[in-house]
Amino acid sequence: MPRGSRKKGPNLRDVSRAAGVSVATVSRVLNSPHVVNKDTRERVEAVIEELGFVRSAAALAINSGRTRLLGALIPTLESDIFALTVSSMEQTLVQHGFSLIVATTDDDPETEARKARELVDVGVEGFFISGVTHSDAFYDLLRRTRVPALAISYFDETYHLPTIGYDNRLAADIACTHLRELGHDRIAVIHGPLTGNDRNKARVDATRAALNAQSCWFFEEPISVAGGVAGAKRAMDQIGQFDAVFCMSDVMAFGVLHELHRAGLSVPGDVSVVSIHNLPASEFTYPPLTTVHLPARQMGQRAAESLARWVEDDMRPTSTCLGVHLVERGSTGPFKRS
Amino acid sequence: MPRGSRKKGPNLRDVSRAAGVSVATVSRVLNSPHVVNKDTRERVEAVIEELGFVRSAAALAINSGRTRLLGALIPTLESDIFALTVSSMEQTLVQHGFSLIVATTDDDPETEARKARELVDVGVEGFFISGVTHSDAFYDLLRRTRVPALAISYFDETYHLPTIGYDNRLAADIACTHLRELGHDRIAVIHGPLTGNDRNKARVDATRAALNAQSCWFFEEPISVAGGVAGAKRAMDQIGQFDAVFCMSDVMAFGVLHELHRAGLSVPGDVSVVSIHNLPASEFTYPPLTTVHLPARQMGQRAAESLARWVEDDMRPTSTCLGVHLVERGSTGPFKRS
DNA sequence: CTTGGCAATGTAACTGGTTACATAGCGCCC
DNA sequence: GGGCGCTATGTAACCAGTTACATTGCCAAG
Repeated sequence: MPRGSRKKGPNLRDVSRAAGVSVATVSRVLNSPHVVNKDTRERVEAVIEELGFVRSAAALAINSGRTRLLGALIPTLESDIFALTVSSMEQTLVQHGFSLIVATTDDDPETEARKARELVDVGVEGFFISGVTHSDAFYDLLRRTRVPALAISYFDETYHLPTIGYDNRLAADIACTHLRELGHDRIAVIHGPLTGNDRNKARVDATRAALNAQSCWFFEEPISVAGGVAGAKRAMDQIGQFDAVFCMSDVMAFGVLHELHRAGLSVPGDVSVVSIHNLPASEFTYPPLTTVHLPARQMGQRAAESLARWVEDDMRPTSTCLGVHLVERGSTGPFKRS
Repeated sequence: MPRGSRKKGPNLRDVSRAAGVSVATVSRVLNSPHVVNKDTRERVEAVIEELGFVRSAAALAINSGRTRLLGALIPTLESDIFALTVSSMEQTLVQHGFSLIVATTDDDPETEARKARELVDVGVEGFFISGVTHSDAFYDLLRRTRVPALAISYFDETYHLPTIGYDNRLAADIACTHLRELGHDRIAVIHGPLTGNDRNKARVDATRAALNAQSCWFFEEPISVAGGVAGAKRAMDQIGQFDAVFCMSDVMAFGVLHELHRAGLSVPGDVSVVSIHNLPASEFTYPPLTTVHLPARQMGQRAAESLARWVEDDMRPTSTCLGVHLVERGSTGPFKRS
């Protein structure tokens, strides 16, 4: 039934008929104009223009076996972290002639598998995925379809897929060391959900290892400004006094700063705040946020280049670990409770 | 030459051969399993599983004339405003069986036209575009290809494409009225680039109309926290004293708040700050930001539904104007300079 | 015993391009 | 004047599916 029902434009044969040439000639005008006689070419071009002919993407794809489509399976776009990464991916990919389909998974492996399937169905030639924790259904899909997949935000050279990311444990460790060096001991740790999010889990694990278990408290909240507010509230309620707050994400730190101010605590006078990410906005909080810089843009760019080369030249990338480093600003200071 | 060079999986004929049936039967197993005999069906399904057969998206598309792909041409993803909109678009579109390709234009009409062309080449069935200012090349593309395009972030029922957005002039007017009602007169207006961005232009025009020209000053800066900082610096340098700052975007307001604090000015004691957008983070600035709420999520959802229906059932949507309203928080207060 | 209906399957023509190969026409040289 | 090479173009097979139509076999009704 769908046959013919859809309004469709002119096709190659229509053009060839109208121009009085064969389909091959029209095709040549489109693909290698120099081999066709100038007069013929101009006539064909005129007909193309007149009829408003546009090549069918599907027909192109069926012949070349290429769609030039890549898919990004990311937890969310509503967090600057991923928006930044996706943005630089997209900008890098255009340069390689690829387009990017974004699909959000909400950190749910089932949703990821389902959307991955849909992306395969529309013809993506490769995936970006977040982290190294995925469902069997998803791995199964990769195995069957042999579509390349590149994991980002996490570095693990033992993983069976290439990873391009940073050492999340190290990032957390740097923050903890910074707090310890300043003399802080009683520390509230505010982190995002651990289920399905291996980045958070790695950070929390490293934090547990780095800090004195007797004097640190963990609070799980959504990764959002509101989550940071809630975490800070709970910390103030449940711990008596604390020297510092360690947030697993700048976004949460924004909320923490807000809530500490609201409670009349000064930062870093009463409480130091350290975080992970170094978002563009973190330079301009009040006070400016001390945070461990994760190179989100650089990661997006590297990942894009690697995946582009992988699907293009069949060159499987090797895992890369990008550097992270502490950016000291105004939100942390030496311990000074009398 | 590309012929055969690309590693490709088994196709329909391979499956039919291995299962000892015709291609039609295999196709039926995939599309209308109930019409094929149970034994045959199970045998074919087993072969499909064993060979790891996956339907070619391109072949599917060439037959149906559908790709189920839509494209979003947005200025940037690095701003929460668009990240929020795109996010809700994507989530709504999955429900309608569409995938979303994002392409950033950096508010440059040439880039937009170029990327639009690329999107057509990969086969999108419809576009989301931002605002109503676009290049001739882009309009030409729409005319030739007859691909539906829906403009967002801007409402204008006289525009030749359907628009789903809000009244940007009204939003600015609401903010100005609020400041005037509080008794503020000397006002610094900090806005984003006007070239190629009709949303900003509409807001600035409305502001010029609403405020006393003798006592308001306009500063153009990039739409970013850093842009807000720079704008506030220039305002303090160039105007002597001012009662209030009106930012065209919450993102810039974040920077303004930061810079005012740094300069030792209290908000709203010395200066009131009002803005447009109402981002999730704006509830938790210090002080919480008074801002005109723009329904970004709702817009993304409505736009997605409208465009989906348009390409699906050929029902061209009518333009919709979504409501905006002032959210009064702590960053504005009555004029009280002695 | 024939005809009709139905279920299950096959054949081949389509979708809209690309391209290997064939062909035609022309000029040049021996 | 026949053979060669060149350019310009056409013919038809191909990509990987879908599907209209044809075919087959079986059972039941007339």
